[in-house]
Amino acid sequence: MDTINESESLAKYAKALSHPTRLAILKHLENQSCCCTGDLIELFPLAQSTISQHLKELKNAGLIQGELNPPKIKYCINQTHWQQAQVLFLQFFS
Amino acid sequence: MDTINESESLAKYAKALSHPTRLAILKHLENQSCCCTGDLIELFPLAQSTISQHLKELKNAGLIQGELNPPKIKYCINQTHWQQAQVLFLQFFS
DNA sequence: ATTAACTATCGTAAATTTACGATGGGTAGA
DNA sequence: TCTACCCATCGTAAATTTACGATAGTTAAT
Repeated sequence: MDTINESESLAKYAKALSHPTRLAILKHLENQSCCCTGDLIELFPLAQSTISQHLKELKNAGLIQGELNPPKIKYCINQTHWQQAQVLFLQFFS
Repeated sequence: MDTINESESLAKYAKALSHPTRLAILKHLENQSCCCTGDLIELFPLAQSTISQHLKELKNAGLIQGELNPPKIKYCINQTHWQQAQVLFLQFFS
């Protein structure tokens, strides 16, 4: 990956991490390994649609992935992109 | 620092890093150790006021500091907060 | 005192983000 | 098929972000 794309990727990951609720969701996923939207609704004083929106942004950034687990949807960390983000932040602060 | 403040601090730092221009400014400061606004204006295809605005956000986030070096203003990385950010990101991805 | 150089701030417009309620879509079981 | 449950998406409003040009402020030298 060239420098420009690295910079854009890093900015994209940073943006995903730039909201406390999204940080909390990710931290929860780190502990629980996975969870569904309903679990998060009980954790945060936010509307269901708002949680869903944050999940969508995390998914768009590539940091999480969701799979069907009827009638629920199971979200977990996308290890590939997670590790890529880790490397990029590490490099940046090196 | 308790968990809540750590989360807010991390979100604040992530927000500062969430724009490619600000990432580039920081990377430039890492290489040059310091620079002034004018140097950056030549590096980016952006208006002077826009650069100044990005510098202000980086300063508000605590990642850089500026000192008078008349007739210029010399910006450099705020090592204390920089290292704190580094630790917080490291912890987060641990 | 004036001027020149450098940079912050103001005012503003367009785009994006964040939040909500309401609606819609999909699946499992009755 | 119908219902209940879970969740995404739509529509929307308020707040924030990003960009610009224009203006104001600060310092050094004339």
